[in-house]
Amino acid sequence: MSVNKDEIKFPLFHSYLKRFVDLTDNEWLALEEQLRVRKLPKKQHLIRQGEQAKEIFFLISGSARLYYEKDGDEKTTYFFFENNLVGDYLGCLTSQPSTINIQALEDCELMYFKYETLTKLYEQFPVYQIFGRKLAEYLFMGLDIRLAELLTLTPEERYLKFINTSIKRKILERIPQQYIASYLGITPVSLSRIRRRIATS
Amino acid sequence: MSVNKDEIKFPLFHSYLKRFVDLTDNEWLALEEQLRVRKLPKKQHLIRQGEQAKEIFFLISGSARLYYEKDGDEKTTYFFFENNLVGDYLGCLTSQPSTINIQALEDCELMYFKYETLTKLYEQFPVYQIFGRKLAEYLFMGLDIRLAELLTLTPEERYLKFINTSIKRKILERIPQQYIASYLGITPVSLSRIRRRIATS
DNA sequence: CTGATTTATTAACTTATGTAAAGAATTTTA
DNA sequence: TAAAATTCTTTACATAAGTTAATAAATCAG
Repeated sequence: MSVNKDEIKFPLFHSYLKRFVDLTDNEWLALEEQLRVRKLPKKQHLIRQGEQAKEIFFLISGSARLYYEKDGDEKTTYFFFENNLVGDYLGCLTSQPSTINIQALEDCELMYFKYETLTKLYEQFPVYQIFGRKLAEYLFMGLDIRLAELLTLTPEERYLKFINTSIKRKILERIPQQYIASYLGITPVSLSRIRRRIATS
Repeated sequence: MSVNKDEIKFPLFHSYLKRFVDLTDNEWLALEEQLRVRKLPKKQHLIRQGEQAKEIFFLISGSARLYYEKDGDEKTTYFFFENNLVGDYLGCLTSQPSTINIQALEDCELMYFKYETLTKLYEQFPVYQIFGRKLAEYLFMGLDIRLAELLTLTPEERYLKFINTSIKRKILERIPQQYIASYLGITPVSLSRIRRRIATS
């Protein structure tokens, strides 16, 4: 059995996987046949705290934010963009109710599979075991770097770093300011002041 | 070939591994023969920023802190205690010069192996591939929870949570206050005030 | 044991951020 | 296109945290 490249159903996700591991046609097809698609309109939620995360999503287009909610107060801690995985990986790993919320910032086209599908693939194909390791390593690296930035940089330094990388990725104008403030660990008012300070110097 | 339990050279590390995966005698021995021991006196460094991390350490006894240094200013972001891995995992993964410093808080007895040894074991034994995945997942989970605490809790709430868990683990009195303050993202002066606020309420 | 060093607390002052509320600007949608 | 809703900025005020320096307490080393 062979896979014609023109027939690959989810080329974006297929390329994403290939950045981690090389897959034979069979290995890819074993996952591909479990993939489903879903649309998520702006402002709708992919997951809410208290729910049990069971799926890993892949963002084909659109964007989303991850936030925690306590006493009506929301703290946005992460953004997701097209061509990346989205979901509550921690919740999948621990089988504990989710502590996070993921909400679409723009209309989203998603693709997803059950986390259980992945764990089954671990047993069936060594290559998915490698993928699982590299994925966890990748997620670890992202958090490690983010944590270091939070603890070693001032809010102003974090903002400058954020706009610098987000301009390169052309995502700045896709995220409301208030969520960026929260991501930086400050209030919208404070971010507004920082922006003015930078502008008038 | 069989391993008598009384002959296991590093029982603490062996138990640690077993929390992640089941190992046959052969699988264990392949790693055991690569293990080395090392002592690290209080205040000495296990790694300094700029150096290339190549080893994974395991703390048999003692404690250490991880800190970042910028302009003579130190920010402590993590503590290590006996029966846990220590090292610059990020540096091992990326092969980039380390951005962190790890310093002994007490005299340490360590055991270590080359990161390269682990990657070779990935190829030789599927079980180590699983270990590598579970280790990365474990590290990811720790960071994910820590990041959420930093972004959603106030310094005072973080301190209360910290003493609560550290009293259970009997580690509070082993860490100088100034490093705890840094870990919480505040100055020693500020922590002192928080402590007084809590005491007089 | 004692002097020296390190660590923790306290005080005084400065500064940045949080809060609340109002107004301006922008975006949405009917 | 106009009205409504949302988002951003600004102001005023309160508060918590940073900075510096002095003192007190605890720890270390000879």
